[in-house]
Amino acid sequence: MFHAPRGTQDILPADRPYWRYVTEEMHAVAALFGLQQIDTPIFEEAQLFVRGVGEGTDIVDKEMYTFQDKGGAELTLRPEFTAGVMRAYIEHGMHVWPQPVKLYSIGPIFRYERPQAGRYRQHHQFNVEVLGELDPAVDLEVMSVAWTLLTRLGFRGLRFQINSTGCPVCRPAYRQALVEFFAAYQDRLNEVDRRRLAINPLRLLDSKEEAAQELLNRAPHSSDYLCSECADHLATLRRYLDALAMPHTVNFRLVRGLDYYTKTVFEVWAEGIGAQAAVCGGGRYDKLIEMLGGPPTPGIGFGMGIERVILSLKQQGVRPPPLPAPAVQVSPLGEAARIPAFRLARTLREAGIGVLVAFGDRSLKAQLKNADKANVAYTLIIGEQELAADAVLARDMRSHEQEVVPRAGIVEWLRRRLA
RNA sequence: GUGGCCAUAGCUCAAUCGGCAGAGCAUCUGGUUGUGGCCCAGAAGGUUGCGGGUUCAAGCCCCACUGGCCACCCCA
Repeated sequence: MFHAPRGTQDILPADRPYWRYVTEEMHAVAALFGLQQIDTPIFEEAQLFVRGVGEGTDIVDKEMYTFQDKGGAELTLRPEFTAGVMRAYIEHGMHVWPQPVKLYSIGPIFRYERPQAGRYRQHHQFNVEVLGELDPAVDLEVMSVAWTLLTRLGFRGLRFQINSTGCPVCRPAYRQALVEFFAAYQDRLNEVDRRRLAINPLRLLDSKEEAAQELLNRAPHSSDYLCSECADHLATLRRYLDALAMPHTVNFRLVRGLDYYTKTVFEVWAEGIGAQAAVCGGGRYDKLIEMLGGPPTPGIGFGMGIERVILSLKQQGVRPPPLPAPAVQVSPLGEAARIPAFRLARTLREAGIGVLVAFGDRSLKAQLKNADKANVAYTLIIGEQELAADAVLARDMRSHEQEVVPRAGIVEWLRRRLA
C-alpha cells in the first residue's frame, strides 16, 4: 500500500471548511491593509535560500529539499517565503513601485523535519512582506495584520512576544557579551548548549535545558546592548503597540532561527496545541535585499502556519461556516426518466442552482436516503406519471410536503423557495 | 538528527496466560407497488503496518524496517 510521504497529509473534505474559512479571512484582511497577492514558484535556485536564509542555520544545513533537475540545476523546494519574494522584488524592479511594497502569499512550504503535532514536512503559510520603509509604524502595521486576522478568526487573549535582535552595528557587541558571560560557566552547560555557544550564542537564550535557566536569568540582556537607533526603534514600536492596546511581552530570549533578522522580531503563541505553539512569527530584515543583490531596502514580514492556526481553532471549539452544497437532488425512476432528469439538472445548474443526480438503478427509497444524507432541501422525482404530465414531483425534505410542478416552471418554483 | 510511547475492518476500539480475529459507527441490501431520518434483519469489509525470528501454535514474545504521537533540536 502506498501512503502519503512522512510528514505530509491529505486535506480531506471534512477539513475543507476550516481551510476555506481561514484562507478567505486571510484574503479579506490582506485587502483591508492594501496588501497585494504574489505567488512565487514552489522551487527556486538552491543558492537563493543558502544566501538568503543563511548558511549555518538549521533550515539550510539540515532541512532543505534540494534536488538536481534534468538540466543539472540545483533547485530547492522553498523552506520559507521571504527569499523568493525578495528575489521577485529585485527581479521585477519593485523598488520603482510606490514604497513600501506590501505583499502577501498563501501556499506550501517544505522542510525536512521530524514530524509531530503542528509540524509537518509540507505545511502551509500565510506570508506577509512589506518592503522599502523602515518606519516603526510599518512594524506596527505588519503586526496589526496578524492581530486583525487572528482576532477575526476567533483567537482570544492574543499577546505578542517581541524582541530586538539589533543590527550589524550593535549585535556583535551583544554576541560578544554573551560569549564572555557563558564562557565562565562552560562546565554548567550541557553538550547541546555548549555547541550553541560555539556556533550561534544567541540561540542559547532559547535553551530549555534545566541547567541553563538560572544562568539565563543573569545573562546580559540584549536591550542593554542595542545601539540608539535600534533602541529607539523598539521603544517607538512599543509605544505604538501600547497606544493600540496590542498586548506584548518583551522577551529578550526570543531569538529566531533565520539569520536575516534585524531589529524587530516577534511571535504569537497559541495555547493548547502542544510544543509547536508559535502560530505566527516574523521580523525585520533590513539587509536582506542588499545581500541578495538588490538596492539597499528595508523590509519586515511574518509567516503564519495555517495548519497550526486550524489546530488551535479546533482546540478552541471554533466552528467554520459550512461550504455551499447542492440544495436539490434529481431522482429519475426508470430508464425513460433518465435523460429528462439529466436535462433538468443542466437547466437548474444553468440557473445557478446546485443539483445532485441520483445514479444507478437504486430504489426511490435508497435515493431519498442519499438525498437525506446530502442534506438537500428538495428532491425532484421524475417517474412515469411525471413524464406523462411533463412535470416533476417536488418533495420538500423537511416538511415532507410534495407538489407536482410543471417542468417549465420548476426553476422559478425553486428560486422562490431557496431564496 | 536524539529519546520515549504506539500501530487490529474506512473510523473508534475489544480480543483473558501465547490457543478458531470481534463490537459500535460508517457503507450496501432488504423489511411487498414510487417515498428519507427512528427501528429491525442481513451482507460486505482483515495477509492484525511491512519483513524476519522464537514456538506444536504469534494480534500477543524478540529483531529490523515503515509510519503515527509526544518531548528535544528547530520552526510556522
